[in-house]
Amino acid sequence: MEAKELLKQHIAKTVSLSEDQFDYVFSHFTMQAYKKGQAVISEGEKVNHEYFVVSGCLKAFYITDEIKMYILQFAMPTWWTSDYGALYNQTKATINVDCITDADVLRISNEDREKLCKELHEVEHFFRWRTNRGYLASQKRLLSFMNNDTKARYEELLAMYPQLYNLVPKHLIAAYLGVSRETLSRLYNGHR
Amino acid sequence: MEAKELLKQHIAKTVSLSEDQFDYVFSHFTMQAYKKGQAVISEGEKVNHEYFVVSGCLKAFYITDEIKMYILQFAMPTWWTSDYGALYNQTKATINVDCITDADVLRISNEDREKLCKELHEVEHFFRWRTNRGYLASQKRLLSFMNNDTKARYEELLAMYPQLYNLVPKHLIAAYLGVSRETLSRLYNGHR
DNA sequence: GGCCTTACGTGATCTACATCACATTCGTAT
DNA sequence: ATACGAATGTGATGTAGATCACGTAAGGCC
Repeated sequence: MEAKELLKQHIAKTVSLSEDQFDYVFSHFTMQAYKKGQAVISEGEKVNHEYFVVSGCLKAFYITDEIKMYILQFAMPTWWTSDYGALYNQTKATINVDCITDADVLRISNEDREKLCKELHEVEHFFRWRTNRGYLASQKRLLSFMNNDTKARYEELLAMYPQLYNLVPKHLIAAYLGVSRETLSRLYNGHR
Repeated sequence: MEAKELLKQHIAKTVSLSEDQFDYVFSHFTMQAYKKGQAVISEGEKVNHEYFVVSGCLKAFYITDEIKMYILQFAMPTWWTSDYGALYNQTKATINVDCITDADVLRISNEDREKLCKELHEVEHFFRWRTNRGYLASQKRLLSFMNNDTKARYEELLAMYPQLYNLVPKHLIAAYLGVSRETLSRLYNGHR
């Protein structure tokens, strides 16, 4: 499916826009193609856009002490990603985003999103609900973190996104779960 | 400060409403007084409202196996709370909310919120930003969970909300941090 | 092809925290 | 004031997972 149609159907799940309205909205997006490994947002940079994933897989992650990496989000097609803290507060990025595979994304600037939200009530509604769902997912993950041990979280993740098992290297899954790659390795190889 | 004024100023931080508009919005809220220990939302119940805290302190928490409690949020004045998963998806509550101290809250029904969001673009804008901030806070807490050890999270929490130290029993702070009360006790008594 | 970086497996050891057990202190109701 | 449940302190012990150390396998790239 082409990018425009994908975004259209994605938005249509939450709000109804006329053909003209959607075309107008879409005119504020820019298509970008990235290569595997390429950075989308790097720590310390200014963040001006958020990204709608059309194809491929991205990761949003945080680096501590130049050593440990924690993955906040794997972004798959129809997911949105950015460093939202930096984007909304107009501060430098503290989160990195890069591409696990080659990827096509549609990007929109912060100003354009806010402009569209102001101009079209439906667009503001759409973004409210999108954030809602993100908030709920984040809260659910937080609970899972407190509640479950690593094995349970690992199985939960794979049950939710089976594609990940073949798509992303295991050490990235470990970084998402918040455990060392060694622990994850032992886990699904049945040791201990 | 009276409840109406508190809500007014809270909303005014994000959007400008005329006097009449705010009065109209406010007419959809109902004042509720709760006693210390009283339940606001109980697991398994239908959830119809969200709550704006005027005074006192509430907690939103999750119970596992009838044994372990994890606190998702302490809700202080000008904070909003509910079981948002149940509220938005119209399912039974999985989260409990109750009062740590006597508390006054303003509640609004899910339907009224959605109605106001539809009628007044500014109100939708307000709720989008409120959720935004909640999402960012949740993400930050998630990172802190993966990143920091218990001691660092404890100090982070107290730095952010010093009132909690005297207001809330320690075992609830432990339940927020996701550690046992024993570990927390040893922590700030300098053992180990 | 061969090279070299990245991914992955697995043992040994160490550590933060959970859990159990019990003592003590505090709050609140009668 | 007394009493009883809730909150807290603290020891002993067990365990999940981190860390270090090393080896093997698998992709990119010249």
